[in-house]
Amino acid sequence: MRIYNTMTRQKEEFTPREPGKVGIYVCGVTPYAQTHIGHARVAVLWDVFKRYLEFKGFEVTLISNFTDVDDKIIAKANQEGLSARDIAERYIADYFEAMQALGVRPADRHPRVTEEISEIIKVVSALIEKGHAYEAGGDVYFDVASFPEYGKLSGRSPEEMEAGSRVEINPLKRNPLDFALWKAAKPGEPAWESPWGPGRPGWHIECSVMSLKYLGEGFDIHGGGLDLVFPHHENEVAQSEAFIGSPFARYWVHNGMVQVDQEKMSKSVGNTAAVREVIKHWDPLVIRFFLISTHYRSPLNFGPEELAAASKGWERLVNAKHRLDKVVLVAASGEGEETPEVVAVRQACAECREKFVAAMDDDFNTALAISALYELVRAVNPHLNQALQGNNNYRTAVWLAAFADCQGLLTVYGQILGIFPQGGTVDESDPGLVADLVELLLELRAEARAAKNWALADHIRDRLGQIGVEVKDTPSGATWELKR
RNA sequence: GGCGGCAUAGCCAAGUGGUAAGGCAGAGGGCUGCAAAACCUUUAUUCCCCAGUUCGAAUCUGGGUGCCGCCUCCA
Repeated sequence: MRIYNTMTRQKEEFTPREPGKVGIYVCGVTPYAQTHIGHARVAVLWDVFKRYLEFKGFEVTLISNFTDVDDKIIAKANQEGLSARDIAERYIADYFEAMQALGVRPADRHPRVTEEISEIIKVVSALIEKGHAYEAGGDVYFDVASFPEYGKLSGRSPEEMEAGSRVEINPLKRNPLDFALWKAAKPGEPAWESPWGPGRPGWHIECSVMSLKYLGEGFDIHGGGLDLVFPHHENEVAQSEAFIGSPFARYWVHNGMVQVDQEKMSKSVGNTAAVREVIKHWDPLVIRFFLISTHYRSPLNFGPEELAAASKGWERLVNAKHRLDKVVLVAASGEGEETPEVVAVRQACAECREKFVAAMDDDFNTALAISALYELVRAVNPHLNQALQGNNNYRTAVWLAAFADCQGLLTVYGQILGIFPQGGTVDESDPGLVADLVELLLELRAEARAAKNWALADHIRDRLGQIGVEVKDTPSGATWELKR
């Protein structure tokens, strides 16, 4: 596999620290507002990457944090007369709800800053002892000058940054680029006791401490949004490597921003789309499909036209999957012949298999991987039409094996991408009261159609459609399916 | 102002030296009582512009233009 590494600005062959195991840390959210599509992109991407790595046989550990104490949370808490903890809990719950809707599996651990304070204090103390940090007025700052490689991740030099300085003047800092490891508490703020007085951790130190704690030194992959490269990840590199004296993470993987009208979606711009709201209008799986339909490092524009296109394409794949699920239940009657058609379908499977894996192996190219699925669907669909309409030439063992091959591929790759509804659908093959009632109505409708009573026939179809039962006529009778 | 990235059809989007994937939308066709689904045909002599390297470039080099991100909280 090849993965693009921000540190070296090129794709590199991926070799894990320990054969067969991959440790991944992805910067999570600061829970002070509703989870938006930008957050969803990161989560969905890493969910897919993790599933793919597992498919490849790796044992994956994914860690993603919550920054559950910070200025924004405190401000929001004061505004609402609640505690910072209340605010954090509320939006962490919102995050998990959004993730569940999008089919994102929880990370192996979701550590929280407030539960790691003692670890953080240990690391900050060690950095002071090693001469990489200093206390000033109850704050503790990292001394950037003590880390000569500062800037290596984001590709900047300290001199350049000071030249263009938009960095605020803080008289406590020795150097404008120094950043807080520990912040002294102001009155009324949540605080923890420390050797430097009551206070709380700075933003960057938590990720260093938690990633090292749960994954160890030199873990495999550190991910996050492209907007975190500087200063957040640059600072993580500096403080972590100053602390452990060896490389921090092996690969740095950053995803592009979700945009609205070609502008970054962010809380400060005020153009965020909350997952909670968006899923009222679109199937969450369409959102998920949309988020992986572009390469992860590219910007992704979020808008109604883009979603509509994604939705259509997604439905095409879902329909094909459902049709395959149905056709493989047919019992074979006879072995059948190796016709050029069936050979072509099997060939399409082989190509799909090869293309999907090659695409994902090349820096998680989900867009290309999805196109492999479309090509498979296009190859099998005409035959699926025939088979489902009762053409007996397709009730053979060779054809059913070919269909099963297609179905297997869509199932396995669909699970990696997480784009298909779980649990299948309710249709005429499911016994039960619902099926009996629908069948009864369709019998009546068939009689109406036989009598050319189109008004009644259409009325039944329309009303069933409103209830959520989609009816489709075929030469061999009507089929139906429960849509949700 | 500094640093980084991107520019491919109406739209979205792959493709990093060998002659332009895929999806959506559009047009035509076939199927249907109508619809839905699915199918067939069609849609970039060309990849922002200019120069260069090469037998050959969307792909490499130089210059230009436009857009985005970061430099302040941000996924």
